[in-house]
Amino acid sequence: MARKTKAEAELTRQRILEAALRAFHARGVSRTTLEEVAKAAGVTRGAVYWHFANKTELFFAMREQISLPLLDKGHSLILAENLADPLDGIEQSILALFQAILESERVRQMFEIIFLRCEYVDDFAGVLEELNKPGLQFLVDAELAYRRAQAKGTLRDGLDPRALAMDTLAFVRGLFHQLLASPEERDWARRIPAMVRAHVALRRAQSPCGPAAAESASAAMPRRTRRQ
Amino acid sequence: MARKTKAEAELTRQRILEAALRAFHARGVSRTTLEEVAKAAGVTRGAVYWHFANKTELFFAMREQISLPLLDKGHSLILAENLADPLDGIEQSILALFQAILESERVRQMFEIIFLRCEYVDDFAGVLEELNKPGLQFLVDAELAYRRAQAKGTLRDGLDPRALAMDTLAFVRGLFHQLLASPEERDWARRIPAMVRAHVALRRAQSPCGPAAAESASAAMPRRTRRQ
DNA sequence: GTATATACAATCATGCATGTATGTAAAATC
DNA sequence: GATTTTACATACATGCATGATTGTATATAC
Repeated sequence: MARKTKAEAELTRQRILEAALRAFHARGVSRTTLEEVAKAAGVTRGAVYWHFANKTELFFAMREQISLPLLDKGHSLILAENLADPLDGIEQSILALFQAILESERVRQMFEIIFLRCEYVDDFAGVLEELNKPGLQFLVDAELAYRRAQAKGTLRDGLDPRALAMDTLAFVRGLFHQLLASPEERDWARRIPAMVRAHVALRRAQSPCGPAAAESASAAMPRRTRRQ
Repeated sequence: MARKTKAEAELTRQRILEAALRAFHARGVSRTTLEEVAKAAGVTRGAVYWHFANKTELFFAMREQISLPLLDKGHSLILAENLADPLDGIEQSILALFQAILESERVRQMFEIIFLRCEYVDDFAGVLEELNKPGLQFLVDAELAYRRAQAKGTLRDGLDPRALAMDTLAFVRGLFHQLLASPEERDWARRIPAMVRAHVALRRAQSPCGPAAAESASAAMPRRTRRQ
């Protein structure tokens, strides 16, 4: 067969990555054979082995390509400098993450593979640490954001920023898994923003005892009037 | 080989289940071969195929044996009738779940298999629904508990019981995954109870404006003095 | 324009996991 | 105590996934 030009070769590489995403999602990582990936990409196993040493490297390449841009975005949002209320940064970064999943089929399938269709042993054990890293980063960022909110007085009294950060991380992680584990629920697009806002609202300062307190606290309820 | 008595047969069945737990945990479900399980149990594949039709049935049997008792316990705790504050039922059921994981190596390994070492496709896709069922049950129970707390006045004003239940479920799920994904952290035994109590404390009613408010809110901080 | 490296396809060798079928000795059943 | 069933061990047949090897036509480097 004829040798391809460099641009063409890169294109088949991309097609292999795309085919791997679909195949891993459909059949799980360990059950998909490189033959299946190759066929779906319109090439033979020879091409796959040319671009990637084995299934593990193919998996890592696929994951990296999709997840790296996401992490950058989330990190930049949470600690935006010119916010009236640092709590908005937390809210926005979480919302952005979930929007990325809800909007992009590719992103969603990638996360489903990572959380539901991959066994973390041997070669893949290292992925777990990779998955923890964004979590730890979020922990640091969120704690700082909560601390800034505390300084600005927008945080409810008597709360510990570090504990709040861990709590919020657990919340995000859990919501993440619920979303991925039950995709048939189609109401997520409206529910999730409401839940995220309610989560943050629960931590916002209330006006001490005035009538405004009731209105502020009601933010913990799902709201429909406010545009996103 | 000599035929075993009924009691002996049941014992080898248990040994196979136990060996399967270890093997699945060590190598992931799809990578473990029934030969490995058999060898670890001190029998041959013939014995495994005698007791279980195939790997899938072995997996389901193992999971069922360990998880069923846990679910019953959690369900009975959350809606205990004679509670001064229904929020305590939520707190206790969550604490009991995590204690079960922290105390029992078997339970912990089983959950690690389910969440980190199993690919949910084909035969195993059904497990996902099984995993969602306890979640949905918790959702219903927690909402009722929150509603009871609301009626009793122990719930903070302006909160929506249904939204709170979903939020708490997400929190539990997330904490669950954090615990399973980073077992090297050995401080979980102290951190988790604090986080669970802080989570519930954030939703407890405060005395409106008196000095007691500060003390109540401080429950959101990790506490060390109170015995569990 | 020649030489070389590239981008695959095609073939081969190997091993391993599964499922099934058969053998068997002792326990249950009567 | 004879028969049947049980609880496995052993052996067999099959298929499939992997990785390595080889072949080859063409870009690309010089």
